[in-house]
Amino acid sequence: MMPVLATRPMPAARVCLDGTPQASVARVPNACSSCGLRSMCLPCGIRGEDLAEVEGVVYSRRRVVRGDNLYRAGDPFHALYAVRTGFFKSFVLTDDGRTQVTGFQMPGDMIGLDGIEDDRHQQHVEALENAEVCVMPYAELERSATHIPRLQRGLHRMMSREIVREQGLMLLLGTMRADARVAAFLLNLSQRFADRGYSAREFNLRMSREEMGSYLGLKLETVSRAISRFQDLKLICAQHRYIRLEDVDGLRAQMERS
Amino acid sequence: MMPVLATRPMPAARVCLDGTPQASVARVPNACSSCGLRSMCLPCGIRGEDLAEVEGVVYSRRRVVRGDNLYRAGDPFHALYAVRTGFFKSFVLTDDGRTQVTGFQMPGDMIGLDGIEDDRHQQHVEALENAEVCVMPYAELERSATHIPRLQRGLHRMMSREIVREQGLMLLLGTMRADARVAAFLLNLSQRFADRGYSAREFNLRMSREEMGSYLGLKLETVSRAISRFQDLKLICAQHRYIRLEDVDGLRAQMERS
DNA sequence: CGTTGCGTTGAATAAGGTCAAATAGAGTGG
DNA sequence: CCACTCTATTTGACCTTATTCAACGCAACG
Repeated sequence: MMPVLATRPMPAARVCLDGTPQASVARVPNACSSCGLRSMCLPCGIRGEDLAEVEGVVYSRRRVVRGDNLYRAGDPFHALYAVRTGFFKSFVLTDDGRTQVTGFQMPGDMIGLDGIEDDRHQQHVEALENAEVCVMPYAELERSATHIPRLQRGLHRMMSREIVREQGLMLLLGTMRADARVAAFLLNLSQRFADRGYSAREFNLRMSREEMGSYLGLKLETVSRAISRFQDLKLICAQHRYIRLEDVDGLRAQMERS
Repeated sequence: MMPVLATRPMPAARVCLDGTPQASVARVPNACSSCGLRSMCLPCGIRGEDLAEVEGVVYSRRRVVRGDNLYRAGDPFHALYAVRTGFFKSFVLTDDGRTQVTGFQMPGDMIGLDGIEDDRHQQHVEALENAEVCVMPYAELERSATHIPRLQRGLHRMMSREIVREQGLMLLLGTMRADARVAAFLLNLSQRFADRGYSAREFNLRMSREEMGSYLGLKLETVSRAISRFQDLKLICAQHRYIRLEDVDGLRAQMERS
């Protein structure tokens, strides 16, 4: 079977922030069974022998340095990825250079579903901070899914969830005004942090105002103004990328206004 | 096994436009093998015994009268649907009544993928004209997919395609100006008609200006103005819902402007 | 032949984008 | 440790675009 990452030459080793040399791809056996993210990851609900088999499929990890791409549009599709640590953004580009961020992925999120249809990835995925993903070769996943019903179901659920998530974003992009979009974004991030055991009330954004704007269909200045307005209204306290939610109900009200 | 449509009482029979009484749900054996849409439908690439089995899964059809819902958000999810004839729109609603059309489905398109994640549908689907769908009970589909690799692959592709389609729409909603959105919409429709063997050059829209606008994140007046402008520029000829493309390259240019 | 729903068009308005300048940190090198 | 640079962010003034509100036209239908 073809190695998952053979298509893009990778440096043999990188130096991490702490100075430790790290292989970009590690064939460390993955212990899904002891992974804190399991409940929201693909192996969710899989136990015993089946889990052992899935651990065999998820046989490698990959580190991605901040600013590097996990993959680019046009790259051949071989694997799905589960975020272990770090933050990613996914985005699509037009010929004429416009960019639309389609999502921000955090630990527990799945990346790569855009590649199944055409055997090539259709979007770009870039690490917003040093990150690590579990690599799940699609061919093996597909094979295992034939005799692990929960795995098949899990895969389908993942894809369906992504479809529904995108519909929510379309609703936002199509019908909400600028302030409502930003409020919805902050509340959504807050919820996702909470789901992962982090504080729902305060967090650091991993993306720039421009990246937020691209995701929300707004210019960076508009995002900045919305945030300043929320601060004037005492709904949040924001200093650059640090955000503290002061009045969640107030934010909700902003989301639903007009 | 639970009947697919037991959850919503259906009238026993309806009178069709031609006066023939028609059961809403027909247990007519479906001949995927002789269906003209097979190449773009789920059974694509499946042959022989496997195709016979899939035909056994797709055991019923359902008619939907113009204006009726195929399903509503919150309905329990049991089946995927393949459009045989007619046009649908799918849409999501906010609590406060805003609506976002998320897609228009024509023959050969798949409907229902939004329901897998949560066992309930997340969006509404309404027939824009009298229509007929093939009903594919999901539980049986899932079971057959375990031993028909092409079926599993087909299902995954369908979902991935939907994810990518929605990303394209997000790009449109997030980055394009009004005229560009309308041009992109017309060109996309044209392409889809062509894929199905209809004229790429002239067609009748099945949706109102308001529905187009909802899909494109615009008000109906804005859509109408864009169409009038294209007509002034001799890019199209439009009379209400009849559209004839006069200058496809010109439309493409509109799509890419600014 | 009026009614009704849908589509078109015009004028005024509001929202967000554009351009430009000021400010604040983070990182760099002396 | 400090000055300097670079980049991200904020803010203001102005402009473009799409929305809103309103009127009118057209076609289908009872």
